[in-house]
Amino acid sequence: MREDRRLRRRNETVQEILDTAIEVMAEDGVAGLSMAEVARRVGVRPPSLYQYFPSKMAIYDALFERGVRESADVLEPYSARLAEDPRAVIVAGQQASVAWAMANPVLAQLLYWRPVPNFEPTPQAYEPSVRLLEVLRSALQAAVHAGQLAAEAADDEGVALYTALVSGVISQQLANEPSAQVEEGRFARLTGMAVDMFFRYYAPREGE
Amino acid sequence: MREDRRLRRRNETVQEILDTAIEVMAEDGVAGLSMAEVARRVGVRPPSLYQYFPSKMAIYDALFERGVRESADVLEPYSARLAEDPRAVIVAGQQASVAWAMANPVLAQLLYWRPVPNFEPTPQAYEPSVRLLEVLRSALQAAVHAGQLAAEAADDEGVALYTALVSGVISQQLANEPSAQVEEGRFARLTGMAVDMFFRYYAPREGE
DNA sequence: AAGAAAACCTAATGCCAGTAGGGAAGTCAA
DNA sequence: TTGACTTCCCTACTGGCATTAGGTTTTCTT
Repeated sequence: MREDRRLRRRNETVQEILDTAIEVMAEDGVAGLSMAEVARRVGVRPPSLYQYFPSKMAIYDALFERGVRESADVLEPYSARLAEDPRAVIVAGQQASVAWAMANPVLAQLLYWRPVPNFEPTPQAYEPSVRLLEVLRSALQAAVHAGQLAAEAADDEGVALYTALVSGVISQQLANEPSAQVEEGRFARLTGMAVDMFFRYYAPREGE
Repeated sequence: MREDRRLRRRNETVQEILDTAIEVMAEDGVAGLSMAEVARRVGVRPPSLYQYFPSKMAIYDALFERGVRESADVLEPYSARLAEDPRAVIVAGQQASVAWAMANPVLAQLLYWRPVPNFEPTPQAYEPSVRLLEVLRSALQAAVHAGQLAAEAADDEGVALYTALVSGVISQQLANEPSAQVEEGRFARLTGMAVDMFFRYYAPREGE
């Protein structure tokens, strides 16, 4: 049963390839990923990579999935605390999301933009991001129940507006100051205000 | 003085190349632009393109400039009307901007994202976009003077928040429904609400 | 130690961006 | 009209890319 020795080695190689791909994309742009360059850095000839991924798109897909999973992991601890003070938890969770995006600009671009011609994530890679949207909706719902938001904030339109708002902050940060630190990011710093703005817009009517 | 006959022909060719490039990018993605494919469609061999543009990046640069100029043209008639009712004019101008972005997704991606590895607009191509930002600021300033916004709305932070907000709407629309019509765009439809949200956040204090 | 499976290789195909250098055609001055 | 000059477009080429085909070495199991 030491068949999984091989399997472990294999998974290590897969991860090394993905890490290297991120490195290359950080230097040459997301759409500038080159199988040949990855191979060079991993210390292997280009065709050998095809033992691990059937195409360059498959690497993008695996990284998209990693991005979705990591950003879900970032939010998880917050979603567990929603019972407390939903608004405060949402603000904190959002700050954490933005911080993650800035620390992982390559993955964030893959999630928030469409930087690679002809790349569309497979449903399997995409699926966790649907769950992510549900997490967001239930967070807003919790704020509604706590009397911190009007009911419409958690309907389709409200959720869309929220995502536009925060993806705008991330998008502007990535486009204009791609390599800033979180605290100094001219746009990232606006995260708290952005969420406040949303809460004020959807403030519950007095006396209900 | 019929030297400009040649010059006119030349400019026509330049424009034809740019139009074709947009066409190719619309089909194969912004980063998927191929000189060879453009040449094929224009009816010429690839090296001939280098008579008109010294490199592929020069085409991106020219298109970036075109994008900035066109979106400035869209806004111009509104900025002339700022004296009336600034808020209404800002809303209308913003709707027009979003409509332009959806009608010109390729140029919009060039302006709002960073889709091409190693492409950074030259200062000359970028410069009009600085002016654009000033137009926005003075529009917000006008709303401040009309008592429709608090003074902070027109400071650096306020302007940044505004741009994040609307670029978020455009960004989400481009990423998720790239080929929708304006009216049906799930995110584009939020433009009015987004601007309202901004105005409510920066509502002037009562009695001042 | 033998044999199977996995990992890696070389060689090749058909793309691409960009360069070098040459020939045809338009333009201008006389 | 002729000759010189310029512009335009071409073929040929270089070096890079993703990917496929098919063979060789390494590794693990029995």
